[in-house]
Amino acid sequence: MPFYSKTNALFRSAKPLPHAMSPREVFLHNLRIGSLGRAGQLDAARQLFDRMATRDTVSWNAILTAHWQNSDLEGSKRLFDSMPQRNTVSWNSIIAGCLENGRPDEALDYFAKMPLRNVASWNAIVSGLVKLDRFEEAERLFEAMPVRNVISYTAMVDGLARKGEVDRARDLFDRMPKKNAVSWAAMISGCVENGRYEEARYLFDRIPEKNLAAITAMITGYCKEGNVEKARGIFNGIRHKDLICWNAMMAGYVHNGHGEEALKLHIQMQKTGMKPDHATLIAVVTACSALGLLQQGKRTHAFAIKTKLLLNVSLCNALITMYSKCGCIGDSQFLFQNIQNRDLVSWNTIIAACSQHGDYDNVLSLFNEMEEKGMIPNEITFLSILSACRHATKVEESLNWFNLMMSKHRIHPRAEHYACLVDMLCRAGHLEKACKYIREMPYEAETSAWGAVLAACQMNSHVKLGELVAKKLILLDSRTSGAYVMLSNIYAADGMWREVVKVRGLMKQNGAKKQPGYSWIQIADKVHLFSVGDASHPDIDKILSELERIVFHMKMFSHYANLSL
DNA sequence: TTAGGGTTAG
Repeated sequence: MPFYSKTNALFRSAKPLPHAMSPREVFLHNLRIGSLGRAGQLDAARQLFDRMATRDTVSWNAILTAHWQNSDLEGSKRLFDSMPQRNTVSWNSIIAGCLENGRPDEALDYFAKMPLRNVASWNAIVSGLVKLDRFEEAERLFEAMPVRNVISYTAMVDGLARKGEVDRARDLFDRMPKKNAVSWAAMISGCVENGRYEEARYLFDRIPEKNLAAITAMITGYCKEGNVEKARGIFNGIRHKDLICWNAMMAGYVHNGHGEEALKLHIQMQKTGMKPDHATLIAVVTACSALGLLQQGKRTHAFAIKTKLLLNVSLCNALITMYSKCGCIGDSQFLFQNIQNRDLVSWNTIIAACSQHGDYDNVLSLFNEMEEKGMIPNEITFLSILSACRHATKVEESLNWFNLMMSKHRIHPRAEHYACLVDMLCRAGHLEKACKYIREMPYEAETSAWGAVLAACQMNSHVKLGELVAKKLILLDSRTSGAYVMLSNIYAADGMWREVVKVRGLMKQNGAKKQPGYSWIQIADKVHLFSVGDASHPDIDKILSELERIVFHMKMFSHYANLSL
């Protein structure tokens, strides 16, 4: 393009810049500073700014913005203080910078001090507060706005939907004086985020002009509903695909357990010449976690270092999970230690990883460390801690954590917390206590909680309780085989063969089938898949003899372990 | 200079 080739020639020049720059030259430099800032090249932007002999307010605004866009808010603030002249754009930029870097109070401070506000100033503060979950303040400012435009309304529609108030969002959307493509996309996305897929479809069919944002929201909607085929159909119909819709489709595959499809799509995307961003790599890494593809996960990690995408915390978090799921907990810990700007998810991720590896002591010290650093744990943190207690059979501790979560942190336990606790109590043989918690929980006990009790009944040969629980489970879900199988095992262990036959018959009658279990392992870029009773692997004899050897050693080990008790 | 689609933890 002629414009860029011309400007590139100007910027490549090693010659010192003239003492007085023409307005056109200043204009081109300002543009360049802006694009360098957006491309993550703060140093280059700064060099260019420093070399400019003539600067106008736009130049100052451009470099100020470049600093906060590259996480240097303090640098932006210093520039703001030293600017020879400020206009409304300068104020708007520093406010946006504070909001983007998660400092809403500072943004509000600047907003209060600014001499002249335009509609963009109001919109920036309203939408920024919405994004940082300070909805009430955003709403108050929205009400106080002297003038509102389509952007103000769209920001509020988004805010209401984020808060889960879809009806109010829809009401505001319907009452908007003017709608554009962005407003429609925001409303559809709001429906999708809150699981209102029918409404999303209804709106999507009524958009005056379909745009890629709305189409992408629909792709995500179908994926969340579990209908990846339909999503793929829409995706295939997009003529000019952008990075975000590729990312949405890949993430959709990953969340529905089709990691391989996601990776295939990633290869297709690469072939089109589209450059991946952090969200692309998150999808790839999450697919690797699910499939146990350590080598590909490592390659993606290396690529992220090379392209500086590893600066993204979410990607680091995804990699921590990948290493942990692939058995490399040491790599997870190393990565975690080296994250500069850890967020709550990072802490939850590493705690979950240690929990899954049975390292209760590390979970404990990580929790203490996170509290010391002022990080507030949430319900997921406690779920991981309870899960760690379960793995280590720490009965007393888990009850303490459960109480602490409610009393100190004011977190209401969810069904999953109860399920975890119940499962542990059952495994430890405290059946009565487990049933007490199930009765106490304010939810209809989920299959997982009752399933835990039934498994414990099987282990401890509790026929009466087992019968009761199995009946409940079959009532909740008659087509899953677990309850039938466990109940028939309980009967069998007690020699109640007539009952065994009855249960098996009932299972057949209700059409309950067992989902075959699979496991797989990656060796030198090849994935080997196994299912129960599967003898199709070319090296099956070697595999079986190795298994026998391992089982023999395990038995020996447990024999000696028992002797030492 | 302001609004929208994808992004990690159980």
